[in-house]
Amino acid sequence: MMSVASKKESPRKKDLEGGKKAGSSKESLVVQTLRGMRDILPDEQPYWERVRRLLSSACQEFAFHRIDTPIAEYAHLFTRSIGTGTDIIDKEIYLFETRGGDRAALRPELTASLARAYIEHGMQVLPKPIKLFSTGPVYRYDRPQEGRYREHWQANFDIFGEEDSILDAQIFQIASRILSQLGLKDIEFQVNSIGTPEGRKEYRKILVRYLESQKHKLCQNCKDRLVKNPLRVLDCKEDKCFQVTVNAPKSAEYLDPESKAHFKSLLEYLDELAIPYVVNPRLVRGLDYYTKTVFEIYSVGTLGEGKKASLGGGGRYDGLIKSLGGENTPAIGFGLGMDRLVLEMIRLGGKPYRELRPKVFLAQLGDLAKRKSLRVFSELQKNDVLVAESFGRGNLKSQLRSANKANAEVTLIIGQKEALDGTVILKDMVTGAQETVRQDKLVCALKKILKSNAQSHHPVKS
RNA sequence: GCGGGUAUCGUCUAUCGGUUAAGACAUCGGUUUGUGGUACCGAGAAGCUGGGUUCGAUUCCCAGUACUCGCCCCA
Repeated sequence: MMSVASKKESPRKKDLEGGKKAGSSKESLVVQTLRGMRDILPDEQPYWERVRRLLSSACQEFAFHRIDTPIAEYAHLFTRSIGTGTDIIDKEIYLFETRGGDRAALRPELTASLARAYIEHGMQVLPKPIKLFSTGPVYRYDRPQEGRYREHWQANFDIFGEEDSILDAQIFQIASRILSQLGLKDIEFQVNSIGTPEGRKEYRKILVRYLESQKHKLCQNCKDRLVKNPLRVLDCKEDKCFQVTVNAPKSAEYLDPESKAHFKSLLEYLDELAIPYVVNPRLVRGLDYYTKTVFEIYSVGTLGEGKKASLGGGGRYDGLIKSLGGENTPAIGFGLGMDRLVLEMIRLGGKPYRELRPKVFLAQLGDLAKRKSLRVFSELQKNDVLVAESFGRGNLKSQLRSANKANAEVTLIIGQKEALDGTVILKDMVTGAQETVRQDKLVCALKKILKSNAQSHHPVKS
């Protein structure tokens, strides 16, 4: 008994900590994000802010209207639009049942929700084309990796009600504009046309016939795909599948005349816009609703040799609205992965968005001054002076330290004496000089100093 | 979903089959009571979780988990 106890106690500290640990380790399970999900911390926010601002200005430049839709929808919205047999639906979608028994899903992308909203709110009566911009988190139960999260942010630009290929070109233009403004120089657009569903049926038959004849050479995955979604075999990166598909009939050659003309004119528009593109006849994309134009966007050369960072993609989906019960409405759109934009931007040394930092620090000393300083603070705010403080601290020294760390140009000091006199000390943090002014003259005096600072020794700190 | 690597204070790193688990940066406090940047002193702060081997494990083994890389897929 004793020995057991002493044995347990022998690593005293450990046992104590063990106990503490048990408690805190239980907590540590709680204090952890879900797999594949993450916090976007303050340090990273300036980069996100830059991206958000660029997106929102593109939204204005191209006359898009912002729309926000819920992150959860009825599950069948996605199964019907994206299609069963796709990876997104078959293995990546977050499904759950509500307390009321509805089958719901976290959105794995934005387009389906936009189409739903378009129909639900009768947007077909609006003047065409209808341009919608949306951004928000989407969810895919995938294996996490850098630049790939189970919760990630997408930004979507979608145009409804116009089938002319010039709208396709405009979509490319938007993407290109955003990316170049972000400083991502080496962008590659891969384009393909997969035609209409009717035309594709034909092609699909021909492709399946070909693939069946080569079936023994395909990977297991592709053997399954051959039945479920044969077009995606074209996309397979397995070498042996590539050997087969390189000689496979190409979708572009089986396009109906209209799709062919549409594709041709799109490429002409892209030339006109001087947007560099690569026609990739194997490009199919993993969502069923696409028709005609499909494309993907890559940033070249920041990863190793021959590696490209995928930033987004999209395409035309002329049949989607109708298939969901709306009027026959052609549409095209694309999504950008914001997490990847940020990542790529940081990799390329892009500049973050900088918030204005306060140049004034307010320090107080003593109970009376503490109370007064609250008033001074709001007085300054009303006069558009950004001011930092650390009200929680008592002594002047540590407040001045904070002021220094905050790179303040001027520190205002209110002590017992000043609080009684109704004055404030202005201390120039560069020269160290101070002057005392009456509180009602403070704003004026302060602005004068800041102004002269800005003119003379304006590179205050590097 | 498959395969590889990694796991120590907030961060970066050290050490060790028995230790007060060390340091740097950061944080907070102090160096005579109302004055910052430098300097000095001090404080708090860690072995992912669960099993096994062992007299004893943070260290060795296994599993889980997370991160990471490659694949699948995508954004």
